[in-house]
Amino acid sequence: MDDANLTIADRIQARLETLTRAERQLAHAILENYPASGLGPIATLAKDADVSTPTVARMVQKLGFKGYPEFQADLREELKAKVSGPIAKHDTWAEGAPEGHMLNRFTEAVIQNIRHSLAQIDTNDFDAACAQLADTSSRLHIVGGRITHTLAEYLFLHMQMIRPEVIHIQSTSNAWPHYLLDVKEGDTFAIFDVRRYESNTLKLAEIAQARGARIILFTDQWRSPIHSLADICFSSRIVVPSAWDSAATTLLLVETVIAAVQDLSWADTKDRMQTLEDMFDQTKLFRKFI
Amino acid sequence: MDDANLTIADRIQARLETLTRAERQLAHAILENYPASGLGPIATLAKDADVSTPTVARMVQKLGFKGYPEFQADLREELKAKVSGPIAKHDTWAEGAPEGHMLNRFTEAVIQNIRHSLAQIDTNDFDAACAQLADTSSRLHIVGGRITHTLAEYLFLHMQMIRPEVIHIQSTSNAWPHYLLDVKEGDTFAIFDVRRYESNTLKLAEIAQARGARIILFTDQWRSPIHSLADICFSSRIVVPSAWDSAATTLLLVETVIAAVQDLSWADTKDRMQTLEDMFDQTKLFRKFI
DNA sequence: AGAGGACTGAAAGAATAGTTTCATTATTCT
DNA sequence: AGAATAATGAAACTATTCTTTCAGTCCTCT
Repeated sequence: MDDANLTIADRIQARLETLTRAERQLAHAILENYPASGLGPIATLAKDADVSTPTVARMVQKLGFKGYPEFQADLREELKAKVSGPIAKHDTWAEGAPEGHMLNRFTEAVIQNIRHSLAQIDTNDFDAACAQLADTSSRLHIVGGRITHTLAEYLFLHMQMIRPEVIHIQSTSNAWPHYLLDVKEGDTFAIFDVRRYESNTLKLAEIAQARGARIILFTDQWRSPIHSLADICFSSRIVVPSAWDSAATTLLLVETVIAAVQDLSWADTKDRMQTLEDMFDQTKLFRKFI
Repeated sequence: MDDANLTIADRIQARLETLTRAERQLAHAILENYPASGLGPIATLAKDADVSTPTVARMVQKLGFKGYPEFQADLREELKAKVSGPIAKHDTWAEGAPEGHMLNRFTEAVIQNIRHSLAQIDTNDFDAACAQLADTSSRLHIVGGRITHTLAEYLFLHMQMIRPEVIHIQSTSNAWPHYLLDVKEGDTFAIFDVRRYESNTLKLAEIAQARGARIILFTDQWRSPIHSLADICFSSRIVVPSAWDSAATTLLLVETVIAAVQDLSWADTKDRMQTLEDMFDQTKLFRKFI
């Protein structure tokens, strides 16, 4: 075999393009738990990948093996070689890249940020915030700033699918005071404000609170001045080896909130989701297939 | 099984004394190339250890397994767990919350997504993509879809600070063909397309490519059909315990790209950044301190 | 030294795994 | 739109792998 020094994973990656749908599914299943999944019986692997056993048999032949057993034998050889080599060192994330590569440094920093941020979250606060966001008896306003408006919009897009009465306010636009005209006692504001705290957003928060709104704040480890106005405050670490801050941890938090709120409101939103799906079908916005 | 959290190696070690001659031989053979040798057929292992197959069959039963296949299954599980790494291990992220709480389940899923996605990135691709994004001799167009346009915009906002000639195209708007009028040979397109791949975005990519643009694609593990048009393709795992997919891993990737491009272009962008700062000062957009 | 008991492996039998065929379904090309 | 082609999985078939039996061997103890 001429490509003897390539790992099977490499060979699969290289051919990924030329594979068919079922084969690609299979390839992903193999790489997902590499190499463990390839070392089990053919039927198990097929089931994991949700393809038939012949598909597996055919693909390993495509990869240049005489049959599945030979494929496994190669996999075991690889494993043998790997274990005797420098093991344990899993502190690099992108395995091909050197330790000092941006990919590894950045990812490491984000993981640390997640660690620290999550460790400090009060579960009761989290649950309370989700309950409040799920409460359809009051309206929900979502506010972001210059950079954070992308996060705000992400939350908005999802909350809009989950519940009615969701309003996205762009604090970056001069028109934001218009939106505050109709704020009622008990309305909820989800506000994003991180470093380079914006005067506009603070003003907006002050007015909203004065009008009786309850504020859920997403901010950074140093906390936006808005935190003194907020009912509930989530702070994420955002420092990474970059000229800018990272929104990854905050996004993680936002996505978790979305998932939790969705769980809370499932009974009410099932129909809502179905209606949305129907509309998508009618607009042919998406390709029919995964 | 009560010794469920002991590795098989541990269990063999513990019993080493009580084993018979042939079994000890076998034990050493297993531990010699652990776990690879135990994952092959029983006959191979027997031959390696220079014992008979019944000896192997008997010993695995002594170790508490119903048969050799069950022993192998356990070995594979162990391998799986090992590969997913020490950080992943039984760690709860939000310490106050129970293990089954959404905060922990979600975070765990995202960390796994990051791990798997990063492991598959080709560093050369990454570096090449960054170089291309930093190349100011051609224009940069950034395109997102229904949900991903938040990611696209995030990239846009930062690239706009780093370099000139950055254009944000909303594929969700009907006006996108207007933007393609001026595309020139060699322009770069950064396109986001994840599950529920959008027909609009695909069309846009096809036209862009036909006009000579080079495409950098950010997609999910199943890859948007655009990947066949793309020069470079980054795929992230996006599955989380939620009704929706996670953008966190993709955002991490985008932020890393931003950091790397910033590093590449620092000489050119220093002035640009200063100008931006001055403008911020003049607009009094931000509160003065940190 | 010799009997009892445990250990071991050859070989047959049972079970499981892997391969191939073929009809069905999806996709591509005209 | 329809024909041609490719992809896919059910099922039958084949091969391999695992288990068990049983007879021979090695050790231990009297």
